[in-house]
Amino acid sequence: MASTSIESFYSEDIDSTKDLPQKQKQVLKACLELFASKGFEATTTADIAKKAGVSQGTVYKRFNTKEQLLQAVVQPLFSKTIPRAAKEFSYDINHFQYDNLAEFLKPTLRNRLTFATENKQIIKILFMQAISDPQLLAELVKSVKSVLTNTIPKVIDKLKEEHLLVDWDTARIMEYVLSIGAGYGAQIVLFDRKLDLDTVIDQAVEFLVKGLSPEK
Amino acid sequence: MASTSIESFYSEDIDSTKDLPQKQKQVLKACLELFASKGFEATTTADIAKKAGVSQGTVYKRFNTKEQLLQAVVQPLFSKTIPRAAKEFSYDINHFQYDNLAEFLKPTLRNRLTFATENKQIIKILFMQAISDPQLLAELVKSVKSVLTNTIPKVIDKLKEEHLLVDWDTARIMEYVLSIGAGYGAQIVLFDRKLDLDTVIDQAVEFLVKGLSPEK
DNA sequence: CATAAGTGAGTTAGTACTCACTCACAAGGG
DNA sequence: CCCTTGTGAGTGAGTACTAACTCACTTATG
Repeated sequence: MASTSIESFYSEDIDSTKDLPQKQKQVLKACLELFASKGFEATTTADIAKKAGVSQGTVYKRFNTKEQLLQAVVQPLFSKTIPRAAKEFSYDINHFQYDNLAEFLKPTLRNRLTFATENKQIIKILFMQAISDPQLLAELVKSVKSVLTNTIPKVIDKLKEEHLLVDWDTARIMEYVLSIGAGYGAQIVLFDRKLDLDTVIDQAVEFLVKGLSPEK
Repeated sequence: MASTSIESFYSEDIDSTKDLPQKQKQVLKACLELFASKGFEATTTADIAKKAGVSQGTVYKRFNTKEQLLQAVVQPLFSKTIPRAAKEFSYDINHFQYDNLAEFLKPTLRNRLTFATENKQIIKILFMQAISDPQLLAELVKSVKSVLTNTIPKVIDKLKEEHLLVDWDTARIMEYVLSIGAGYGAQIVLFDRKLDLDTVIDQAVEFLVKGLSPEK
């Protein structure tokens, strides 16, 4: 449950790639920061060159179009950074101790909403970009797929077996929990609302437990 | 529960405004269509002129910048069209017959998800524009405020009085129902998913009723 | 010294915006 | 009933600017 800054993870991932000159790495990092704060369209190649401390020609040395540059920025993000964050989340989940639904949901929700708060900008821009670019969306989904198809379902199935959870489709249960979580996530990320996480989570979990407990 | 196309409502609203020459009206209508299909930034003034069947000069005769043009397009949308759609929704809600929570939620959810399906594009563009433009967001909220502060709370309070609904804060209950609804709305509007509304609504209502029924 | 990395002053394309002009029509004076 | 004048709508070629992209050249490096 350590705090996870996508940006610094990304920086590490870029630094660890071989076959890329220092200045090109600076370009990629500058892009991530600029895209996150201003969005892709609103960022000019001149902005990028300035922020990276290189000339415009350098920006175009490796990456021939702005579009290719976006691909180059996003590729390690999806292939390394996000999977790493997802893995960390999976690890956290697998190490929570819980004997009932509430004890599982509370730290999980807190974990994700904290993550959302700490990475607002990047999540927002990634989300908006993905909405208008189906290919990007597909890659984004792919990069968190394992969490959605393994980690979470495993917990749900376990809770179902122990009769701590209603016996509905796993996907269906996940949908409801995700909707409630995404509702708060959207308030934080998209609308910049400051939430009192403690209250909000306690109440949301109370509702979810009520709605998802098996009939006695 | 009649189908409500924002675009045709808007067209009527524009036609009924005085003090605006025919060609200027065409410009506004063309803008709504183009903004909805391509987005604001991606739409050029040349596109607008062509679609409206006027010259570029005409586009700028009344509206001095593209930004002002957006304002001019959006203003009647917020002051007339959306309030009209909201009123129709309020009317529908007040005329549903229901003796329990499920009977209220089902037609309401169906009504909104149908509306979302029929107005995908406009909702998507309005949503994305509102996310990156706080002033627009404020106006959007204002235009549906009455529904959020009167129509829905009235129903919730009534259900609470009749002990058909758990005795939580009205705002809190609304949040959960909206989250679940918005979850499906997002799938339809943002990710173009085709949902089997019947199944999805029946199941969601089953969950909501379970989670929101008062303790016996 | 050959190859890769880097430079920055261009070029080019596209887009928001302007302006000198035409046209249709209405009001008013002879 | 014409003619003049005024006005607001409309035009489209043109301008100013911006932003992506190029290239002849310089500098560093194995």
